[in-house]
Amino acid sequence: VSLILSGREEYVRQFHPDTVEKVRKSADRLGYRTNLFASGLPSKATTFFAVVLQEVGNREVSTWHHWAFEGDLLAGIIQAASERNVYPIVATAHPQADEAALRPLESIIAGGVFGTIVRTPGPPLEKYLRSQLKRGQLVVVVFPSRIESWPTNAIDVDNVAIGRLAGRLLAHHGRSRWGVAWFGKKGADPHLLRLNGLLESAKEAGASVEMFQVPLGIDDMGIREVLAPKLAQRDVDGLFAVDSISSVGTLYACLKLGWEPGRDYNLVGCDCAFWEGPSLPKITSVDISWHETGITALNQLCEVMQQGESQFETVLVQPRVTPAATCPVPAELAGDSPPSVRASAPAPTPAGEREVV
Amino acid sequence: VSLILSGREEYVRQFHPDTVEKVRKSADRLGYRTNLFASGLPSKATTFFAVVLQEVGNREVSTWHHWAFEGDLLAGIIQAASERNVYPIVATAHPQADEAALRPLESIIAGGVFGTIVRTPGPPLEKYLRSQLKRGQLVVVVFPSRIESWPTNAIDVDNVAIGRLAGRLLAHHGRSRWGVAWFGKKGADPHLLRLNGLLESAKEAGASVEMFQVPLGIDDMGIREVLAPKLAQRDVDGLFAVDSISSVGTLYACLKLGWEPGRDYNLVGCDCAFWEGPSLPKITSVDISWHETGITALNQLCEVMQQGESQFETVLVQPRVTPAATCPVPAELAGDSPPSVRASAPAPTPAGEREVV
DNA sequence: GTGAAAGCGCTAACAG
DNA sequence: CTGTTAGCGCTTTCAC
Repeated sequence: VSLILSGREEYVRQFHPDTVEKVRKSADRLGYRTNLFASGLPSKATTFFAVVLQEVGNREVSTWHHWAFEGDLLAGIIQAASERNVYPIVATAHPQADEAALRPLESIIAGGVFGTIVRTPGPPLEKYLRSQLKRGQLVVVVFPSRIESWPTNAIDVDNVAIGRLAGRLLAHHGRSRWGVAWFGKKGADPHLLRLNGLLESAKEAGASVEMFQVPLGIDDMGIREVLAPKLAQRDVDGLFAVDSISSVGTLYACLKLGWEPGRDYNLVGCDCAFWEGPSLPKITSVDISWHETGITALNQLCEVMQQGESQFETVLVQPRVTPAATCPVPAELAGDSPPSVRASAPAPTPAGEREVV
Repeated sequence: VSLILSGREEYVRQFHPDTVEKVRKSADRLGYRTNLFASGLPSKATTFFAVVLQEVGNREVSTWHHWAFEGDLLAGIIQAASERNVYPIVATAHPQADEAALRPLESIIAGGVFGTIVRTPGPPLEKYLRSQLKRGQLVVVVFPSRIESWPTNAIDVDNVAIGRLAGRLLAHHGRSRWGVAWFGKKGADPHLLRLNGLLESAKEAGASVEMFQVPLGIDDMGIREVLAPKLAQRDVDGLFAVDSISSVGTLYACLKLGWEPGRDYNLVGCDCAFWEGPSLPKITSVDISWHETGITALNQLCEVMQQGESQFETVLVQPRVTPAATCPVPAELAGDSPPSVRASAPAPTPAGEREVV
């Protein structure tokens, strides 16, 4: 019965068709389903993996936005997982969770799953993950807080490519005097990488780049107030912003000055593809695709597992551009590129994938 | 070893303290963790349950909003689950998924979990769930599309209470001529229930209720255009809206007329606690707490499981009011909604999209 | 073609 | 106090 219901041709072939028929009939007459937990035991586990998402306080506005992204990541993971017949056990961890609070997590990470996908672990969890890695446990870190410390086993966005792409968009519109709202040297690492990307394509395009200092921790309206007077005095025609808040703030500043997008300037922002204000132009945005990141993480996890490894070279996911009013996007730079243009492409799927039962 | 590591006092007591010590020491020296999948086998499964979330197309704005809610529900489930030491296996199902597409889902629902939480199943999935229920499988339906058909085993929001609460808020401000943007008889069922709740408290407060017809499927700006002229002709001082779009649309209409909230009118909306427009007043909103719904669903699941039952009477979760500018909320009405309502406005987070990775 | 049996890692009951 | 053992539901190998 086991062999027949496994569905694998090599086995089923060995039985008399009548027997096969009979077994299958009664199986679904009885509503039989194989117990996934038991089935993983004999052969080593390959069915369940763990996903650790980031937990944030409840009942705040930020919670709400938070899940919009986190959920998109999870959706990507789930989608890819369903294609491979593996199932996620989902948990959350607070970034500041201490060792004690991590105990339940450890139960599941080391409790029989074939691997774990973790989104931006805090330091204690990161430490635990490394110890597991050393034990040969399979771990994939998504968006580690310090990418330098994860040369292997991580998935991150290609921040340099974000800035580079933004620059190319501005260049395409003939903009040559670029400006960036900048949080100063204390700006987070990814911001710096994005800026570097922009500088790269500025050089390529022969454009100048001017940085407009704005205070850290300010909101979009605040940025407007700080930025508008600075912009008014300078002669810039292309604008870039390294994150969603400064993207919106920069747009507000331009609106305040009465500048018209497309005519007076072009603006490319980051991570604000879904932002919209009533009767305001939408912002052309270069974004991380959390969904695609999820897919990549899961695929990486499964492939490494199938090869019996527990390490893989860190993968950078390419950004996507969402065209909008502030900077029209030519077809050749449009967001369809990602799958083909990857920094370090994951190995093409090996032939003997995995029999889908 | 098994007995000692189980940690149960009744067992551990029986061993010599030295032995206990020795066993524990070597266990964590070896980094031993019990295999959760194997441990569930002997005694019947009580560790893993399934969660089926609603799947929507990728890469749309709606996806983004979608996960904000879906994720909040999941977060509630996970939070409650971690307190009970049970773990969710998360899957998604498209509302229109047909029988074939449901096959993988069935593997997990009937594959050894102790129960399943499903959010708004489509008809084919609903049919399958009923068959499982009949088999004694534990199923909890969250937000069923037709609550009448789930007298047992469902968790839903108390829509009547939403309208009632909104009415009391208007009454508290001495408003007596109420108006509602109404999508007509074709308005979805929950809308009708909310309206009934409002009518209930209108009777209580001796207020009149006028319905302003707006076309179905219109957006917030559209509602403004339709509603403003109607409002201009009528003498209403209290406004209610049954969903987020009409809440925002109603606010826009009032703004267009130059009405000032608190002086000329009060507005209570629904499901728009997190909405904000630049320099616009925020809307006092009566909301479903998805997070709390998640907690309730999980608790219900576990309690029914522990009692060895597979049925329970459908639970209605009480709404929460989020106070804002359009209708200040008195303490006694804030406390009205169970269990512990935060009568404080949600933090004015700097439109914080997400923390920088 | 088909039946039997040895585990997978664990729990829980049962002898001592 | 400690050791042994019979399963849990399944996979997979090995006889016949």
